[in-house]
Amino acid sequence: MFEQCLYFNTTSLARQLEREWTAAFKPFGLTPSQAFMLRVVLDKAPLLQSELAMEMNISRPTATRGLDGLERLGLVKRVASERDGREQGIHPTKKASDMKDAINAASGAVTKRLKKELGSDHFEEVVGQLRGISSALK
Amino acid sequence: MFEQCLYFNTTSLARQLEREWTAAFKPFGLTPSQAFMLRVVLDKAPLLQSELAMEMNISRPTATRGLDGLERLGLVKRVASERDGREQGIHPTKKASDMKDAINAASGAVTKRLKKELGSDHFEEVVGQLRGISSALK
DNA sequence: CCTTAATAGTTGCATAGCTAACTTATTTTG
DNA sequence: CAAAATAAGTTAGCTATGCAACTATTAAGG
Repeated sequence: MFEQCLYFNTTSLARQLEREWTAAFKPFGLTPSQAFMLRVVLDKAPLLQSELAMEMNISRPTATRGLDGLERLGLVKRVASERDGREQGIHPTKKASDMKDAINAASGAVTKRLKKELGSDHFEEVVGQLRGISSALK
Repeated sequence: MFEQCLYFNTTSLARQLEREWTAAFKPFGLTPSQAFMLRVVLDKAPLLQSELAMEMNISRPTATRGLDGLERLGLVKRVASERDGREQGIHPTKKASDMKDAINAASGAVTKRLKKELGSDHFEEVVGQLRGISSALK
């Protein structure tokens, strides 16, 4: 009954996609949130927590807890900044760096499969529109 | 860095939309999840919990907990089915029925505002595409 | 019939997300 | 330069969600 509702359809799709990517990252013992957070760290390190939160569109507390988890798994390290005592630089460990290519490939494989099922052009168009709505709301 | 990723952009947009609809339903003391669940009950009652879960694309445990909340707020009642001892019919209370129009209007107002900001045609097209992806995944 | 399957709903346990409020460190400013 | 404001990160407390496993009830099959 909410066929026309942006909220309903977006959140509903988000839950379905969560399942797809959960399966993709399962071999690494990572949830989608953890895997995407780690991918940002692997790509941008060293970076601050606030930068991570910004990049991922999450709140700072969520970044704190996500990093707590990755640190517990031995995948990232927090290093106190010399320049400013409030800041901490985030760094991937060797263990994380060794996983980088495989994690990226796993996510890419899901995307590739969905593109095939949905049509590549259409897929890219939709993603672009999502981004458009997202930035219009900011 | 995930400009092309369907998962990332969908979940990110979902979080932003959550904020918009949270504000819209705040005057009623309801979260978006609660409000949408109540809207289904108001529209389809009497219905079974399994039907509610299906309609909303959520798991049955999530439906159970959502209804627990609405029942605590005095907005729905569970009534044991006569026909089948496993089933429970869900009914809105008078309090809920009295809120129906205002809740629907509040959600409609957000939609209307976003349509204005994003362009009505574009908006409807995107929603349709989300539904397309969603059903392709099932 | 009686045993086995399936179904409706619940409970336990876990994750991810948010806001508000807090601590500590740095900047701004009067 | 001391007081006030700002900023980075954390903690507390809450909601929504899922999967797995459970109970109770009904349906199916031999």
